[in-house]
Amino acid sequence: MVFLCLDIKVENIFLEITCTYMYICIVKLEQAIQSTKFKNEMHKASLNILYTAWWLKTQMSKVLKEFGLTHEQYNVLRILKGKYPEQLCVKDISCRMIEKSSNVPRIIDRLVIKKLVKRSDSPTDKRETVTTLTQAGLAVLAASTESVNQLMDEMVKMESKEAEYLNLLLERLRGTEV
Amino acid sequence: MVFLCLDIKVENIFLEITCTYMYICIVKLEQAIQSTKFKNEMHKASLNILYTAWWLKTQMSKVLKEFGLTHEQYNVLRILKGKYPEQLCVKDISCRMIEKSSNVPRIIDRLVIKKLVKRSDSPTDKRETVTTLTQAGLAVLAASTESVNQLMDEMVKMESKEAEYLNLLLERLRGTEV
DNA sequence: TTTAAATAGATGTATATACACATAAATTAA
DNA sequence: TTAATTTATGTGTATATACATCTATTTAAA
Repeated sequence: MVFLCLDIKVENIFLEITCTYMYICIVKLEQAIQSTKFKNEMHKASLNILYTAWWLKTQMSKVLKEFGLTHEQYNVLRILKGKYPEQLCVKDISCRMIEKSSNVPRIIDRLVIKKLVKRSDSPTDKRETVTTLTQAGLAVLAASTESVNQLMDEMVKMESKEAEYLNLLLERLRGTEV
Repeated sequence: MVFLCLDIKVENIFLEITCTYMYICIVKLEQAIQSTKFKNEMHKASLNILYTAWWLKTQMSKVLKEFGLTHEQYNVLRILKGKYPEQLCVKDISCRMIEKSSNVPRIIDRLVIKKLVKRSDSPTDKRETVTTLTQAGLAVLAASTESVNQLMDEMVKMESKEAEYLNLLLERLRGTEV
């Protein structure tokens, strides 16, 4: 496990960030939302997370648009790929969505129209409909994923250990989540 | 400035997080989106940011709903408060929104109907409309902000220095933003 | 000055979010 | 077994996102 050495590595990574870089970075959220007054660091961090999420989505959507996909449609395709060739019911997809309140039946509707997924009645439970990727869906997903990954590599310059610590802090922030 | 001592403090904060806590935290995103396979830590961090942003919005929206406000309407009210009693045009509000693609004219429409803001033609530029908070708007904003702040204090258990480092990492992630 | 270009913002459309509610089927309880 | 409850999903509505387009103004250029 990484527990014992991670603190040291995080510290090292931190030390690699120069003062100049930190200063440039620190003003960035302020520029983005034209605000300098934050109640405290936690309040600022909340706004920073919301803004960064919007920024990530926007960047990704630009790439996905070339494939005629929305961010949410892409998410559904990814989830189906994760279990392919298994057929998933709406509930199984919903609980894996990043945004839990997504209206999955309607997202599937649009993917069916584009012939990227196939939907049929469940053989085991007549209330359910089950969905799976088509060959076209697999192809579009593969191509779009390659573009998205390429974008991520170009866009996000971050050390693996920094990302690891970022993950840790986000989990900590949601620490009281039920 | 904090540059020289921050590394030490971050390390200290890190060391306070026990192994048990880290383990519990590390599995949380995996539970939330029922996925354990991530391309790398950066990819996981992206999903973690998107999920955390959704989680934050959802929690806040629950509180705001008691005041008949959506998250975006609240954002506009906050922006107007930041310059009150100055009147802001649509563009001035748009550029301060967390989500830049928000359709501000229509959000203002809904706030006007609720009599929380007042909109009038700009005296200097006939293309512009300017908006400012009403007394009702100020009151609703004050009450809802108190509830939101209370929620944040209850919900997010995070040291100020941790939040500071989280902010730093988010800025770093967006480092290549134009 | 007259025209061309740029700007502010209103409006239209497809998709998504958030949530309430309806319906059919499965499960549980009596 | 029958009735009550729960579950899966579809559907409806208000709001928001993302983006295109239109109009009235303003600014800049010829």
